[in-house]
Formats: sequence, structure tokens, C-alpha cells
Amino acid sequence: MASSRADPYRALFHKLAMLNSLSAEELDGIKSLPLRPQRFRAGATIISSGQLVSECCLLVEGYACRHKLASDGGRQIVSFHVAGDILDIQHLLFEKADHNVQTITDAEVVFFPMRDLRRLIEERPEVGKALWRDCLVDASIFREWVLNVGRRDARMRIAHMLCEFAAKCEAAGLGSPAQFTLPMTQEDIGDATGLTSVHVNRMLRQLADEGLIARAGREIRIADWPRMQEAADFQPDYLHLAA
Amino acid sequence: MASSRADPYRALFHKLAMLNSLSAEELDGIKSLPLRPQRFRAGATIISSGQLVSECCLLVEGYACRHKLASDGGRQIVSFHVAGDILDIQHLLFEKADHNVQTITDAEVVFFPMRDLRRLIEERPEVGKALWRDCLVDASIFREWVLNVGRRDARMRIAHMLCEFAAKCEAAGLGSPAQFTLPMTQEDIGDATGLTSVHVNRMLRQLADEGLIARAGREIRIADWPRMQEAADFQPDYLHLAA
DNA sequence: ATCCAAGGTTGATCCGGAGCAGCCAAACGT
DNA sequence: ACGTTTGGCTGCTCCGGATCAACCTTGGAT
Repeated sequence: MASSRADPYRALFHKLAMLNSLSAEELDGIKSLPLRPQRFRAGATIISSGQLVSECCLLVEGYACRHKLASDGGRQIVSFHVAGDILDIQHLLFEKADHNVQTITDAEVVFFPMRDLRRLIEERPEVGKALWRDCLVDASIFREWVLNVGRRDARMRIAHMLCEFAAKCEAAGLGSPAQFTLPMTQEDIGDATGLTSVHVNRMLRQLADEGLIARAGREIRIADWPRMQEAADFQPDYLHLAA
Repeated sequence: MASSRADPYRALFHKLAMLNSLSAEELDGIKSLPLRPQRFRAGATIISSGQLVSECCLLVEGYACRHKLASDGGRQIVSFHVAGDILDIQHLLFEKADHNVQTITDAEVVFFPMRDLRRLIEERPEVGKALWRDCLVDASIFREWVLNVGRRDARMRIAHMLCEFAAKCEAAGLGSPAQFTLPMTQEDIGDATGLTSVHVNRMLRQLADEGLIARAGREIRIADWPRMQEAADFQPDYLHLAA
């Protein structure tokens, strides 16, 4: 990871540009928001469930996830995030966090005061629309995850999770299905798919044995992307990457 | 079900009033939207995945659900809906449906042209804020469902689903945990919780044997609400029913 | 009054993934 | 260079929930 600070807006603007046509004034509006950068170590908790939140958190570099805890202590990851993702836009309208946000790798984030963001949205409704759209994509992904953990078997669940992550990385300019980094542990993958890390390990091996993926450390290569999508029941429509 | 048409706004305004302080002008703006009422039989499909949608669908009476299909034909219900719920607000910003909307009972809905709704939101940003909030609540519920199907055992999953539905019904003025109607079949409950209808049946019996619920036809009574919430790991915060 | 279709109920068997245990390899701090 | 920690890997056993198969109940339709 680079030791110098990355441009905090690059990844976000790259994402916004794909789907929304924001004017230079609107982007300047975002740039003029006061911000507070902060670095977190891998595994650090950025936001805890129940906490009152008055800032909006943008992931600038690294990887993060959101998760909830069951009464028996079981952890369910509900989303993975890459640079450019806003991690808690829901606090624009809710005071209290209903889930946790945690880093997966060392990460750099910036915080915007929610109050200033609200004002910007009032002045520049197009910015609000872009962020609203982002919420809707999030919700669509959650729906797909309900399907994934509710109705697919272990092998397919993991294949699907890999496809989605590959697609997200590609959209963020962090690689392609043919070559990307899988930053999370097998334990994390288990917590995202409702499986144990032991079983994740076996399924990854099986996918590799089938020639669907090739692993080298944390680098993953999917040689035959259409075949992998088929095996994963992955239809990327729900990511709404195209307008 | 009453044969005469219900006031299409009553349930929606009841819900909006709980969390948003919309002015009379803003509510009148909603009332002035052109609308097209339509009745559907139980089990009818209102919106199909992949379809282009240019109207917004409000459930006025009856019950509905949203679901996705896996490649093996398995159905995963991702949400249940009661009167007052908007069933597809995401089409405000997405053209194409990424999941299906289906009635559970005979139902009455009204359609608003999305174009007019967009215009209203531009003129009355508070209306947009109220709808945005609704999307965020939806997303929060999806996250809880991921946890439910990913990390809870069958008994708890069903108990949780019952608690959530009871809370939603109560908020909509359709009963209370002490007495409400469960309109869906055990097959539906299975499709929502990632279980088979056979196993749903056994778990419902078990919950009844434990005295947590009492069933009479499709009427459910939860005598000891705190004990049931405990058994279900149900903490209603994620529904964001309070401001 | 009778038929029939849905949905609810119960029993028997099977299997996918959990749980447990232990080992190995790489990365890290000192 | 060395111990320690963290994550990856593998074998074995067990169980929760799926699957298959009937049968029962209820409510419409005729």
C-alpha cells in the first residue's frame, strides 16, 4: 500500500461518472466539502452498530465490509467494499447505525460532516440523485445476497461471491475477472456466504480443481469468465453497472 | 376483502406521517399525481424481472412480496409488503426491474407515472427525502434478511420472520403482535427463509408447542411478545420505526 | 351434497455442510 | 535466527434440514 495519501475523490468520481452525468459545478460542490482523512489498520472497526453517526465515510483506498452479529455471536457480512464506495450513506437520514463497518485491509477513508453533505444535496439535487442511486444499487445487491445465501449451494454461493467481487473490482478499475486481488480471508468469505471457513476452503479447492479459478496467494484469475458466470448463476444486471 | 375501493392514500400517508413531517402542500402534491388503480388476484405477478418500468406501484390493500429466482428454479422471497408500501420505488432511477413483485392475497394497487413522481420530487424535495428514507429502511431490512438466512437456524429464522411481520402489521395499523393475520402459505414462508415448506411446518408446530405462538387458521397470536423477540433474536431497531 | 384443488401435516430416509481436531506455511515482531 | 501468530488445509464424525411419500383438512366450484 502506498504510504502517501491518495486523491480522495478519484475513485468516487470514477464511479459516479459511470452512471450519473454530474456537472463540473456539482463535482466542485463535493470537492468543497470539508473532509477529515483517517487511516485504519486491517480489521479495525470504523462504525459500530448502535453508534450515533454524524459523518459520512468514503473509502479512498483499501477494502472494507459491513456486517451484523447474531445473538449467538455469529457474524454475517452483508457487503464488501472497494475504493470509491461510500460506506454509510444511510446516516444521511438515520442517526443510529444498525450494523458495523470494518476494514479488511489497511485502509484510508475520509469523513464528511453529514450536515454539510445535506446542505450540498439541497443546493445540488443532482448530487442527491446520484447518491440515492447508489443506495438503490446497494439495496439491489442485498437482495441478490439474500438469494445467494438462501437458495444456492455452497459451491455456487462462493462462485457467485467471487463473480460479484470481480465485477466490482473491474468497475472500480482495480483489475478484471482475468486477474484481481481477493483481500479477505476464507473466514470472511464464510461469514459473507453463511458457511464455515473450512467449507469455504474445500469449495475454493473444488472450483480450482474444476479449472474455474486459479489461485496464487490472494490473486485470483478466472480464465473462462462466461463459464464461471454460468457456474455461479451470476447475471450482473443487479449491479446496475450500465445505465 | 371489501369490494369497494379503499382510499388509495390512507395507508401510505399513515406510514409517511410516522417518520416524516410532510406539510399539507407536500401531501397534496402526492394527491395531485395522476393515478391508475388496478386489482390483482392472489398470486398474480405485478412486475417481472427484466421488464421496463415507467410507473410506480403503491399497495393499497392486501399483501404482496418481492422475489428472485435462482437458476435451478428456486424462489427466494426478499420482502413482504402490506398496505401503504411502495413496491418498486427503485424504478425512479432504474429502468429495468431486477426482481419480481407478486401478490400474496387479492390486492388493490395504484400506479403513478414515474415521470410525474420525478417532477413532484424536484418541486418538493421533502417528498424525495421521505421516499429516500423509505428506500433506506428497505435496504436495512434486506441486510437483516441476509443475516437471518445466513446465520440463524430454522426455528429462529421463522420466529424472526414472524416478529418482523407482526411489527410491520402493527405499524401499518393491521393488528398487533398479540393478534395479526399471516396471509402467506408455508411454502411462501419457506421461500422467504430459505427452508422447505415441510420444515416450516415442523418449526411452526414447535413454536406453537413451546407456547411462543398460537395459531388459528391464518390468525397468529403472540402471547409473550418479549419472550418471542428473545427467541427470535429480534431487535426492531433495523426497521427504523422511530425517528 | 359432492368433487376437487390447495395447502397443511406427518413419517422415513438421506446428505450437505457443520463441528472438531490437528497440521502446515507464511508473515511478522524482536 | 527464532518463536509466535494468523490463515490455509485436511480427515473424521455428526446433525439439521432436504427429500420423498403419503394422508388429511378446508374451502370453493358446480
